[in-house]
Amino acid sequence: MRSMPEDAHEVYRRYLSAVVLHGQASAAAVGLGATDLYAINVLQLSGPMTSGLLAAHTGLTTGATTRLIDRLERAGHVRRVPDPADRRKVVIEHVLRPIGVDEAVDPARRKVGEILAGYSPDEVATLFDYFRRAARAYQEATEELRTSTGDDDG
Amino acid sequence: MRSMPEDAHEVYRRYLSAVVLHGQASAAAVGLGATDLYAINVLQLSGPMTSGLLAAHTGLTTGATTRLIDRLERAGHVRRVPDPADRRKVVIEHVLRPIGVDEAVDPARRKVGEILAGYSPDEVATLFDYFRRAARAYQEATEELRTSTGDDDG
DNA sequence: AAGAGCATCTGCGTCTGTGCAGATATCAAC
DNA sequence: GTTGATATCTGCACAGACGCAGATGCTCTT
Repeated sequence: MRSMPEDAHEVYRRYLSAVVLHGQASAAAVGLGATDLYAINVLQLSGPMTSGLLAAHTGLTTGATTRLIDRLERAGHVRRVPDPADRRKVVIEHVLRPIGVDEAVDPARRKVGEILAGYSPDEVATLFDYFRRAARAYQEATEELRTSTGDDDG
Repeated sequence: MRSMPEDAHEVYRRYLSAVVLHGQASAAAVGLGATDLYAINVLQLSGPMTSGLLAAHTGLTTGATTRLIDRLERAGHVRRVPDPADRRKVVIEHVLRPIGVDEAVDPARRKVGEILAGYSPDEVATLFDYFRRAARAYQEATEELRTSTGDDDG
C-alpha cells in the first residue's frame, strides 16, 4: 500500500478508462454494439458455450440471445456448432480472426508490445503475473455484478 | 520479447476481455448504455469539455450529443456548467461519485487492491509505470481508430 | 412407440438511441 | 445597434435490440 504512488487511484482510473474506451472504440469500428461486444468477451473468456448458457451469462432471454448470435454469426465473429451429444443444443464458438477486428486492435497491440519490450525480463514477468491475477479478479467481480443485478433488478 | 511467457498473447487477450467485460457489466449494472459509458470514459480521460467537443470525440451529431448529455445528467453522471467566457457553450463535467457506480466498481477495486498489495514496492512501481504508459498508448490507439473510422465510414 | 420435458428459433410489439433539420441564444465585427 | 456566424437545444421519424409467447425439433422415460 505505502509503496503505491500518490496518485495511484487516478492513474489506475485513467488506465481503466483508456482500456475500456479502446475496447468500445474497436468494437464500434467493426460495427459491434454493446451487447455484441459483451458476448464476444464472454466467449473469449469462458470459451464455447451453448445458446442457453450464453443467455444466462449475458442476462438476456433465449429469444434475444438467438438474435444476438444471428448478428454475431452474420458478422463472422462466432460460429454455430451443433452439439453432437445433444442435437437440441447449439454451441457458440468464438471465431478468432473475424473481418477487421485484428486490424482494428492492431495499433494498440503494437503500442503495448513496444511498451512491454522496454521492460526487463523480471519486470515483464511481474506484469504478466499481474495480468493473470487481474483477469481472474475482474472475471470474479463481473460475476458478482451480474449476480447482484440479475437477481432482484431488471 | 523473448522474456515473455509462451502464452503471452492469450494471457493478455483474456486480461483485456476481462477488463472490458467488467467495464460493461458495471455500466449495465447502473443502467448505462454503450455510448453513455463511452462518453463517461472520454470525460474521465480528457477532462471537462464542451458539448460540441464531446460530440466530436464520440462521433455523434450535436443533437444526439445533447440527448446523451441529458441522459447522463439525469442519471447524475455528469453536470452541465455554463462557460462564463462564452455563454453559448456548455462545459460537461464528469461527476466523480454518481449514484451507485462506485459501489458497482468496488468489488473489482478491492480485488485489484489486494493483488497489488502482494507485490514488492519495486514491482508496484513497475506496474504503475506500465499503467501510465499503457493508458497513453490506448488513448492514442483509440484516437487513431476514431480517425480512421470517422473519416470515411459512418 | 407415445408422451413429457428441454433447447433453440420465430412473429410481433415496444422502447431506446440516433440522425436530420430547424429554432433559440450568444458572440464577433462593423 | 445590426448582421452574420457559432453552439446548443428541440421535433420528428427511423432503425436496432429486446421481451414475450408460441412453434419446432430433439431427448428421455415409460
